Amino acid sequence: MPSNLPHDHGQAFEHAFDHMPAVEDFATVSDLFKQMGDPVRVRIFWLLCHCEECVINLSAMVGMSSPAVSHHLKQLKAGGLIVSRREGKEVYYRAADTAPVRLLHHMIEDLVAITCPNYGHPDAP
Amino acid sequence: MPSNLPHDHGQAFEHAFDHMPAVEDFATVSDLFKQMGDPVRVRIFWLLCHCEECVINLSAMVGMSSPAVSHHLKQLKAGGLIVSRREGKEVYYRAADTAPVRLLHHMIEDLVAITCPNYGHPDAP
DNA sequence: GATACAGTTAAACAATCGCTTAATTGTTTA
DNA sequence: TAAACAATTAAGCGATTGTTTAACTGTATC
Repeated sequence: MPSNLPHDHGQAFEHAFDHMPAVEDFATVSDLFKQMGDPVRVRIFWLLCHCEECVINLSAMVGMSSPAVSHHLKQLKAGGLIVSRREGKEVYYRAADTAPVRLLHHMIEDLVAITCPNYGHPDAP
Repeated sequence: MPSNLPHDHGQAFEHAFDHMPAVEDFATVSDLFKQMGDPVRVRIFWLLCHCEECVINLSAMVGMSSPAVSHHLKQLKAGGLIVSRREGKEVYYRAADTAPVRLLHHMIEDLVAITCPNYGHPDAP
């Protein structure tokens, strides 16, 4: 593979590409990341990793209309990140119990801790 | 916080929100995820985590025009995920040496391994 | 059954995104 | 200095995205 590149600077680079994922694999991964690429959606997802809630309460928590929240929930559900359960008039959502969900959740917590130095010390000067 | 929600189902949910990140923190995180939300950009990023390359070679690797690749590189650089270095006519890009970059890279590898069962066994039936 | 409440869907719209082509900047070599 | 090559930028475009308002299901209660 490296030989048919336009430029051949003597970069040792062949062995890295032995385990290069396929284009479709990257597409699958980027679809997951895309879900977390919206600031509202990542907040909803985080909330649903920590509790099970109905649409009205979620709307209040993120400060948005229920159609807007419902729209985000639909996407998260289509992506397999959350599940829902109807109880009476209300529909309760929560994070799905899957490996990608756990990974994304953990990733969010780590990224917050790394990129937001004031996290955990809100009263810093 | 939980008490002023529209609905109060007896969900024990207060303690989870003691360490809920701020809205701006989620925005920072979603900006990072957004970078990985494009299938081409995540491929370029992965490549630059494994080798240093010039724009022309990157273009050949992902099968796109150099303006298109340059556009993606600009975004990744603005987000602090990659750095560049000029050497003669060529500009070499590589992943930045930062905690978020390492985290994202590791995350990509993990997600590929989890969501793409054929990964590592390309010759499966 | 009628009403009220919870949630979803639809239509419309502005905003953003990613790519293409074309022009421009920067660097090297003839 | 001129020509060739690498890379970036700009303008234009089609497509996608996120939100709003309004209409529409679904469930429980009166």
